Amino acid sequence: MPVPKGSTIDPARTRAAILEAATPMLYERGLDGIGVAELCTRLGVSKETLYRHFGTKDGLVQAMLEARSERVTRWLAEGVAAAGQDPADQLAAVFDALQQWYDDPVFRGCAMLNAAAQHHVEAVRAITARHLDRYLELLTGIAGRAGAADPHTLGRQLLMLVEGATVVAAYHEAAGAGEHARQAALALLSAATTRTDPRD
Amino acid sequence: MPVPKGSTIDPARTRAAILEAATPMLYERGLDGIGVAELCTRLGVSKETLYRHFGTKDGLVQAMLEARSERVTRWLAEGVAAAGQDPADQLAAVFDALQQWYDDPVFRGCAMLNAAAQHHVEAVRAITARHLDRYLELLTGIAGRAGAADPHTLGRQLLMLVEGATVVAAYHEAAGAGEHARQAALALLSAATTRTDPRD
DNA sequence: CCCAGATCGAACCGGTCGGTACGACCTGGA
DNA sequence: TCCAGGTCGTACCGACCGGTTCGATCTGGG
Repeated sequence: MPVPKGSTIDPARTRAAILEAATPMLYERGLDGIGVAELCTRLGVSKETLYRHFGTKDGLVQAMLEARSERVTRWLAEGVAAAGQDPADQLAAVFDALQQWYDDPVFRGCAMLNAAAQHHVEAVRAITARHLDRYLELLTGIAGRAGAADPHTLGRQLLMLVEGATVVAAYHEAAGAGEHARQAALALLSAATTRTDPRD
Repeated sequence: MPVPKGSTIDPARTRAAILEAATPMLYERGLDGIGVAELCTRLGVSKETLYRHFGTKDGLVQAMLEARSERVTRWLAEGVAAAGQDPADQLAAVFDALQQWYDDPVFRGCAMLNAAAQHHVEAVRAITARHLDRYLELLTGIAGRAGAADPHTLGRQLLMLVEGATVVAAYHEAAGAGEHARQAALALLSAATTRTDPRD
């Protein structure tokens, strides 16, 4: 029965609901690990509706990735904002938040990196690059506030730690990945903001 | 024409040739980005031959990943061995070798990580985990020889830098990724092998 | 010299996938 | 009240994919 008796017709809400429900499925099974048919069945939505809102499966995937990137970045930025004024505390907050993520049973690595590895499509790579840009901006900001001599380099090195920790947590061993990365990040921050050691 | 006139019949060599030729194609296009039919055409090999040697496409993929993991690890280990006795030099050699890889026009990230992101199959994840183990062993060895207080932790942090640098080089900006990671790695090594700073 | 077996090329199969079409039904605004 | 259009369920389509089979052909060891 189309348009169930009590439901309100609200295209925008339908679209948002599809996006929200499809995100964890595509994340868990992989972009090509679940077909449109099964996706729609589990979503409780007809193919026609999905295609009206997103055009193609790629359209859904890209909308999903954009939304996820923004959501995750906002989540990290909030963690940083809640950590107070000390840049070292802010940096530690980033990795504490990451460890929380790694401990989630549904954690399967960074969705954007996974997508870029799966879909050799330029649009997806662009979303991934923008995602890394967002992270880099956050980390460079911390580096700058900490007074690093070269905030851009330090930010990039911190980005490598973030992504490296995520990879290791996803494919090797999640336990302690965030903590170890945090220690390394704080060591780098300290080294980059300390004048050259006179003993050298 | 089957078994071209002048060719020698040598199954082991055929298998090795398939593996060698298929590897760059699967790496460049992605595991699901190229079908068995096209693969065989480009390889100049019939489907029957491929299936005789590898059983399934997954069999080919796994054999290819195993071989690549060993090859890459050996390549890195040789770079380390050629760097002399100083652990810091050995560590630097790792990242110099990585930068060489990043600068290769066909560089598309770590094949094992890509595979694990694409194929949600346990066997592939296992190969990826073993690959990270090999890297970890190499880096922990360097950490130990450098006299780090906790070589296992430092090794893991260095592994994060390696994988993080590879991710950043693949999806963000390859230029300088190896150098930045090397600087960070040396800073971590230095911090982990220096007694606590008395000024703290 | 002859046979086991490696290889080729091409046809073929069942299944799945992304995407479309259609008739029916329900809601909300004019 | 009526109509535009959002939604459903289902059937359908063409393309492709992994894998099998078969007859023909060539090599190398006994």
